Amino acid sequence: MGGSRRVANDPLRKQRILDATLNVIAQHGVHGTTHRRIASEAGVPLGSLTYHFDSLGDIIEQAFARMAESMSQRYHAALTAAPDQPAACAAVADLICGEEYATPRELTLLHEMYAYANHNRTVAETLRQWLRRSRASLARHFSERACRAVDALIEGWPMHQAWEGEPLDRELVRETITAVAERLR
Amino acid sequence: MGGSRRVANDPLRKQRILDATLNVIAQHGVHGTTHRRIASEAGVPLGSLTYHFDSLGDIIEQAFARMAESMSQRYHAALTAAPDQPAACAAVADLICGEEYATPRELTLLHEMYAYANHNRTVAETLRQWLRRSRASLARHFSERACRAVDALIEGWPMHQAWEGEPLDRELVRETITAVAERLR
DNA sequence: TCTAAGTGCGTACGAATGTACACACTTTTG
DNA sequence: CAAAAGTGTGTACATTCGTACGCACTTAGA
Repeated sequence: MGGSRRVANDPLRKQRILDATLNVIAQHGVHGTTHRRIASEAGVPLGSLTYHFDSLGDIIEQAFARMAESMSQRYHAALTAAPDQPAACAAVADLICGEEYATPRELTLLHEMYAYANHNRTVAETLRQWLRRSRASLARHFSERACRAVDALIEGWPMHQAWEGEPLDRELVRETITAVAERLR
Repeated sequence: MGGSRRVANDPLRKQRILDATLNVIAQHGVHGTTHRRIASEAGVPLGSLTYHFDSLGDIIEQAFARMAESMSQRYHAALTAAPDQPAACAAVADLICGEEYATPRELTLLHEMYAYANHNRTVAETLRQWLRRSRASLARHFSERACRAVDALIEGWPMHQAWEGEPLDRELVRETITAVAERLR
């Protein structure tokens, strides 16, 4: 029952594997994600995956959890920085239009996560927690009813943008959010 | 160069295979969709798939095309039936909240299609066409700017609903759409 | 220094997958 | 009726997959 007798050689390896997994998913989709591709992307031997993780599903679950955590933090930071509601509206518009949050890679990963969550309880729970947290960040500035509408906009707008060639009209986005926030007090 | 010398025994088989494919995707995700599962679901022999389709990717592409066509028609029908803008707002609210369009099965398939389109040019084009058509249906009742916002709502709202337990508040949805339509003239 | 215990990896293997293809069957043509 | 041509299927095969596991290596205690 003693403590660990030896420290790991590469303590960051697990996280590097998870980051590599997200790269593979972004590039090939979950349906094209395999142990071997992940190992190659991470630059670790194949056996390292089965050593650190129980199964491929386990890897994917933890990778998505890592992504959700990362996005949730950015989301939270952007919203708590806003002093008042107009600033919050602008911040949300930035989230939707900005190049940090809604980058093509993140959007692809988001789609993959939504799709995968429909078939995996663990990822579904991760997703629910994330949505709950982002809703809470939003609630600091908007009414509960407005939160629901704004949430939907944050979800849907970058999605459509990804499939239209042209970039988003930030002013239109901001105006829409303002309209919703004022109407649904 | 004569015409076909013989008629097919089962001319609907191709479509039945595609419907079965959608069932398999809805149940197992694209990552769990295989020739054998599709054949089993459709009640046809394995060889029938390679006979009618070039590859598994080909089957999935055509299945998604079939789904897009079906949804696009319902979408169009719901919107052209509306006589004026308030009715159109209500119709959109019905699309978002209704049990015909945003059923869990359809939503799951939608997620899968969005995710898969990021890695497949053919499905990406199918998706773009569909979005273009739904945008056109919307444009009969809303300004171009309002169309973009309403489109985002249609996309994002059922998505979030799927992960919250409670059903959508139809009146809230209608009010939001109305607010957007009036503000973005 | 010696030993026990945990760390990490190369390799192998059964299972499952996508696909090809030889072979029957059915209908039309001559 | 004979044969040609297209329809449809059962099966086999190469490949790839996830996963297990024996074996080397490294470090902490005696």
